[in-house]
Amino acid sequence: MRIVTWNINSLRLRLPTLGRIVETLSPDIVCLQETKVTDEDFPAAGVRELGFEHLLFRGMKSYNGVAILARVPLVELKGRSWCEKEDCRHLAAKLPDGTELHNFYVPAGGDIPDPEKNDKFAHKLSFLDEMTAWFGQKRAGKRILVGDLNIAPLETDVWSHKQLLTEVSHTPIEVEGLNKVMAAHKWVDAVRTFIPPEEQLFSWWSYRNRTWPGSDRGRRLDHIWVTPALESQLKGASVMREARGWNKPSDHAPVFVDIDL
DNA sequence: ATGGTGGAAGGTCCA
Repeated sequence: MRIVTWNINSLRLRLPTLGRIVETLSPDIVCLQETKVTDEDFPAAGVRELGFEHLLFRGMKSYNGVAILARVPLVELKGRSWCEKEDCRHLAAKLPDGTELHNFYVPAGGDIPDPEKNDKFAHKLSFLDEMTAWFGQKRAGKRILVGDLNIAPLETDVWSHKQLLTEVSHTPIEVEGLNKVMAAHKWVDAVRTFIPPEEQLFSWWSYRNRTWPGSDRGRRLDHIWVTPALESQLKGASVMREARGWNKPSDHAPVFVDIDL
């Protein structure tokens, strides 16, 4: 089973690009973030034409929005609100073998890394705390968590650890928050089991100047985690870096794992 | 230190 996660930054605009990715990677499941489309306007027919018969989506106007596209049947799991908002940042499904799949879009957090001065940063930290509490009370089992978590936890997950220590996405308080989420449910960073932590790895490059492709000023914001029960089933993982160089790209590249389910 | 670009909008807000 190949599972892709991708922040598509508008599904309607980039449906053809999604098709190109599907053609190249032949995924069984695609988890999208920032679909930026209401459920009413979700382009279900176009997505089905790409081979995904089973669709879950939860969107709103202009912002956020998540979707799970699958060739295999999905059973939607009961969602919940996060930080007392209904802002379409999470979807969960049960896969045919019983594995739970969670797709997250964690708040980006604005520009100022201080929860006292920046409500968006406070929201991001609270969201992480709620993830820690929620997964912390779940029993161990077969689970996969994917998504745009908007945090690059390792020094090698950013182009310059030193220069990004005060930049939202790589500050110590966010990294600590993300590490607590991981510890609460013994999550394993699936991608880093194949691409060693000593090696730089990015999944996002800003649209703004001089980050792509020349200076490679990227960050790894998109993640795939599995519970220990699934770790031995992992077969491979990669970032589809070339998609960032295509015409009209998302600022995120797709990330994927191969796993025996 | 600042501003750079892109998407959904059709104001600006958000990333």
